[in-house]
Amino acid sequence: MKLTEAKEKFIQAWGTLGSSWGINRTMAQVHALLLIAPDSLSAEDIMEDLQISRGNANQNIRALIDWGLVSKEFKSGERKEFFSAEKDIWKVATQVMKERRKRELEPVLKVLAEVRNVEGDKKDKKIKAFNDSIANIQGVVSKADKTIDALMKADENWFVGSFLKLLK
Amino acid sequence: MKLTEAKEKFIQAWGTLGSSWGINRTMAQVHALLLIAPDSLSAEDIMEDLQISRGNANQNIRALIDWGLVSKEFKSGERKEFFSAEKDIWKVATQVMKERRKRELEPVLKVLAEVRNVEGDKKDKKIKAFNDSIANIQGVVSKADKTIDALMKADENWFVGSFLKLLK
DNA sequence: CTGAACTTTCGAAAATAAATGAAAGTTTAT
DNA sequence: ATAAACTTTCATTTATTTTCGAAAGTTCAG
Repeated sequence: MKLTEAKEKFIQAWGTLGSSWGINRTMAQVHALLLIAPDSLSAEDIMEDLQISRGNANQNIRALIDWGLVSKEFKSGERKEFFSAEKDIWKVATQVMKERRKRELEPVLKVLAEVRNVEGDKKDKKIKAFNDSIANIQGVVSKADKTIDALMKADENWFVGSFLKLLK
Repeated sequence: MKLTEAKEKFIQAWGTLGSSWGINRTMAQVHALLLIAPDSLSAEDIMEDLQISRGNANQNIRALIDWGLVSKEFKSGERKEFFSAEKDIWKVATQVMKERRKRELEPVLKVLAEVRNVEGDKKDKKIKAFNDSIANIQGVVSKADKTIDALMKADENWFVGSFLKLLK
């Protein structure tokens, strides 16, 4: 397979994966492009390679920076900004988990705490079913939250090594 | 807080969580409703509670069944179908992981294997950067795949207990 | 077999999200 | 100070996703 074809395939696949994870397709494609780029790219390079508009490129690049997955670079003699992605996928994964934990898990935990105990007869079937469900969900969600927190502090080798060994 | 209000809040929160995870809002809301319902509900009950149309209810219920999160029940004397959700959230989580692994991770792994080695000079900077990135991504993605596979076989107490202890 | 009680399908409409591109805003060199 | 080189914003357009609801399909009792 030629490099051009392989590159194209990879960018498409990464875009599809991203879009099924709530990250928009273009954002994931820009990320893919930067992941496999040997050097940092300018906004113009990205626009040209992915055939997208300036505004679109700009917004998605900034979203990636916001997620902590891409960083700006300056080249001496150049006025343009250049962008490069974190290449270590393990770091990418933990960074994504960290952001999603903050953006998604925390609000849910907050609501769960709020609805934790409803007024009324605790023996009432409806109230009991509700309370039991919420307690169970809260337990698992908060454990997931703690696990992600812990995972972020662990490095890949530690994780893969000891965790997978443990599973045997 | 009254039960009605708490229920409403929880359904909304679960819907929001779902929609940022590629599961559509209504599907997640139907799931939330079934999670906290003391008894199984009919399509009509769901339509009425969430104020959605028959077609919409039907499609989302079937999607939930397809994901293995909801099951049909028959009540003697009733012709209607009733639906109930798996209440153990840990099982829900592993079920979702299992489905997503199949639907999303596997296709990406397939593409990664395909683009694994491109033609041409292995010393070429572009080719080298591409191959290195792909190798790294493939490593992490396939480890994630194996981890999810292992996780699915572990039960909650085992996982949370020994894993969290290990992290300290 | 027939009709009532339900469930499923599917094209069209509505809602939502993403992309465009021109205009406005910044920064820097001279 | 100003003009060139870039970056950012945002109203519009375009594409995608979701919902609706009527029609078709199914099942079952009588």
